[in-house]
Amino acid sequence: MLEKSFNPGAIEEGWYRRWEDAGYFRHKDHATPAYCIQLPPPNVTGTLHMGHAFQQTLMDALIRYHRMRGDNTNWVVGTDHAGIATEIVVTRQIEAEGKTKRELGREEFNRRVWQWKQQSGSTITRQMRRLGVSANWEYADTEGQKAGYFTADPKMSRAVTEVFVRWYEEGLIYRGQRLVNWDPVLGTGVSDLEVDTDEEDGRIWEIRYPGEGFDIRVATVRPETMLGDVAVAVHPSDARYADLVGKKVRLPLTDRTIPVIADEYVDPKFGTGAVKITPGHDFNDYEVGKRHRLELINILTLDAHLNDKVPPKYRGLERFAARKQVVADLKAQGFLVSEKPYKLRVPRSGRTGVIIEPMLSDQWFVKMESLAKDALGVVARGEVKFIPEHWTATYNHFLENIKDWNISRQLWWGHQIPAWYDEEGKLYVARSEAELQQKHPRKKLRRDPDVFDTWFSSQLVPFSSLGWPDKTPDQEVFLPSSVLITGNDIIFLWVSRMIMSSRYFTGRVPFRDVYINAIVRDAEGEKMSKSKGNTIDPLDLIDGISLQDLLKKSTIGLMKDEHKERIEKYVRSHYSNGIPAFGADAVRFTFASLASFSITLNFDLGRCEGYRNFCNKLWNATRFVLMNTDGKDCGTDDKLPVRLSFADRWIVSQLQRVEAEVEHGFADYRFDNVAAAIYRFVWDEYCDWYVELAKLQLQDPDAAAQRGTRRTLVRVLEAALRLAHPLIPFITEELWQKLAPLAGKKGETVMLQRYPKSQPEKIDEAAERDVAVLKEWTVAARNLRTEAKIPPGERVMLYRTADPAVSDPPEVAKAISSLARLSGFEKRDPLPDAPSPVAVVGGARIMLYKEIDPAAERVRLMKEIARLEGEIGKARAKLANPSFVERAPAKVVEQERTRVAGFEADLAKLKEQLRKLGP
RNA sequence: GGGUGCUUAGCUCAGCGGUAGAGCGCUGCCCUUACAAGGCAGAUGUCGUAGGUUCGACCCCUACAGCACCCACCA
Repeated sequence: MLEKSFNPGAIEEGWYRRWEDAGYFRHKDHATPAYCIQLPPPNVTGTLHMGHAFQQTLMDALIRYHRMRGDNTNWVVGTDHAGIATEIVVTRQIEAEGKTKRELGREEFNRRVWQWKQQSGSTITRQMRRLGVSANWEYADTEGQKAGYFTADPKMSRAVTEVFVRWYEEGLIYRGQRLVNWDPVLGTGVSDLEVDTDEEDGRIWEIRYPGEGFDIRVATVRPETMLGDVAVAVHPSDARYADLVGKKVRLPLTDRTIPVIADEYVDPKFGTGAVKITPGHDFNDYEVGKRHRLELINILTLDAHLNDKVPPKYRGLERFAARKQVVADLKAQGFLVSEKPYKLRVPRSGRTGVIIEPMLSDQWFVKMESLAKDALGVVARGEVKFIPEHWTATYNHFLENIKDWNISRQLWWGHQIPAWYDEEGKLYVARSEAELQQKHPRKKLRRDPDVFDTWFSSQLVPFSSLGWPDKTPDQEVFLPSSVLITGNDIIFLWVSRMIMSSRYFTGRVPFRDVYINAIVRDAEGEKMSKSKGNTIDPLDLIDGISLQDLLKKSTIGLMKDEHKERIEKYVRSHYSNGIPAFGADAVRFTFASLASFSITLNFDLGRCEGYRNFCNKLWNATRFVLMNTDGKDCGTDDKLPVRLSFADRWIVSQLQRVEAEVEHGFADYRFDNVAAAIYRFVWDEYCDWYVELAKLQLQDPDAAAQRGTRRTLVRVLEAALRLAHPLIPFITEELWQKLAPLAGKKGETVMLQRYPKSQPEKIDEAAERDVAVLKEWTVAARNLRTEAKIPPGERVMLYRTADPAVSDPPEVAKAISSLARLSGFEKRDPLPDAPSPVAVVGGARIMLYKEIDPAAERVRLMKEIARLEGEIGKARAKLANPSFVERAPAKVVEQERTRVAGFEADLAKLKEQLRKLGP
């Protein structure tokens, strides 16, 4: 016997391990059609957040769905070594011990990172298991940790090297000295995509540069960079400065003079129309400098202190200290014209949040133009499809304006670039140092210290996880994968690059569909952030958490103490009782039900609770069915006679419809529709109507009828469990185990059962019509009861006139009598001449045979009459419009006429009733 | 500056050229042996604003407003 209510913790515990141990998550032979999903590999040392939980719910639903449909499913998973993110974490750990990275040295540092990876690397995969993800953990599992691949494992490393060497040999990779985005805290360059530029409040300074008999004023938001100025530029057609071009001005605070040059880049309408040119520290100025062959002066060290290219006074100053000093000196010497507040766009490092410094350095780049062109083509031709489709525009825009990709990072953690230099500085690229030494035996080689951008390895995952660069049968089967589910934030960083590299090296697209999932926000639509205190840990939703623990958890490890009070307030107001344990199924169902195509998903605890209740409903429905069928004849023996009632045939018919809806929902990636269809079927149809009807039928003295009802109760519910399994795997497994034998089903697990498929021949329109009438009449009867304030326990008599349009079989009337708690539901035409409440349902009138207050009844009738008159007025106006009658389709006009006729008939009946009630 | 998306019930969201929907919340009655995490009945909307197309617009078009996000070199 099942517990009285559903307790997620108790049932989730065991099932996952049993599934995994039994090997149900593995892919199968290669003869069956393949269905493959590549997981966006999470950071190996990370923890599961709401975005992961959401994505993975959708992926798991698809995987389970396809697995049950018999596909050879392979959910390829792994973790990312996450170069910068991991390097930061471990560096902090080392600093907490009072040491520095440099003191440790590269080798020891990397040893520490591996150690940290081993220690914390299992957290996220453990959390994923709690969510129920049926990933193929043992696939591509080089390290034998049942966590899939690791982007820094030897197999992945081999693919990375291969890609680099081939792109280098084929001219797509080059090394060069460029101005790049420099993170001075990390001491590395980063790509354009890793820089966030947001508007911030700052200042703008206007500075006067004196010349012979003239002054030029320039504006800057970074005055310290003036020490690296090499020119002042004006627009060539700017009359104000025409005579000055070619002349020199003195650069204040220094002993240098710089030329005034003319360049189209300058916008004469902006500011003074004159711009200081600092090629060493500004991307635009760099281009101007190249055009005019200007000297490039780098005034900064790699950690953003002024170097010895500036006057001695400023050397060694940190960049912002230098700014203060420069401004003070300019002011003191009379060169500062003004200083004003100003809104400017500040580039910050996505990882450290520190202001990015354009810095001249040697970096490795991938030439993107040809790759991008090809990647645009595959999407244009529909070989890769974005869902929702509008993301195509974002993707195209990026690729059409793409710049070369800086793939080198001046870090220690990651794949070291396979490039070496000899003593003369000559560059060699090879698959290994051994290979090089063989070719150039007497050279003394030094390896390039840089590592690759993390995305350089993760872009290869769709094929490297399948064994590339070796030729493997799996590549034939699982490439392209079926769908990629990922966030819009990595369309550029990851999605586009997977397409480019996969096409280049395998000739195939990496995946057919790209489903871009919504961004998870809190219930009010606010971005989740630790400093707001509105983050939710998916595990807390599954397991529940007390207010005290939640408070502790949300305020621990804060960067700023000032947030603490605000966070506590937020947590107390939003989770006054903490969070109850909803269980993984409820969380998953919530995600699915919110997964429409909108760009954000506001996670609402109220809905989560509602879907937890849904799980409980399903639990109790099963409990009811078991109580009434276990140990009894459920019709598994085909030789015994079975009689199916209209209700039995109806619910089977409805099952076919929901199965079709679910199939559509999955095909369209409309998980919300899948969830809604299942919810409605289970709760609104099966529980609210069918179970109630079945209760009556189980009283039927005919054994064949009872058998038919039991069989239907069991089989429909069993099918519903299979239908719901992709969304709510744990509870469906638990319940299916108990129920399946009664349905004559054998099998170790629901997750490998056949997925229900709609059988149109089982749709029974006659039964559906009967139940539609039954529902209408029952609701009307109950409504009359409620309005007449009949106590729930009291049985009343109800009379009805016949509706010529419905079949009105006696068993339907009998069912209504019971569902509406009537003492009888009898046909009588005309209705008794009594002051009793009457309702019009379809073509019939029903009368609650009970004397009631005529005044109250009159009010009720008049209200209904007014409503009908309103409807009639609207519809008549429509029909009175000649152009409507002429131009609207005949079907619509006819429908409108029928409506009016129906309303009018109802109205007449109600008026008649009103008349009977007397004045 | 360019682009994308959104605006529908108190809240979170579906929807569709032809009678406005769901969940939660709300109101009333009910602990009826599956379920009070429940049952039954109910209330609730100038579908952002203004035009246009159409017999008919929440839906299509245009403009505007507000919100969100993305891209871009204006000192």
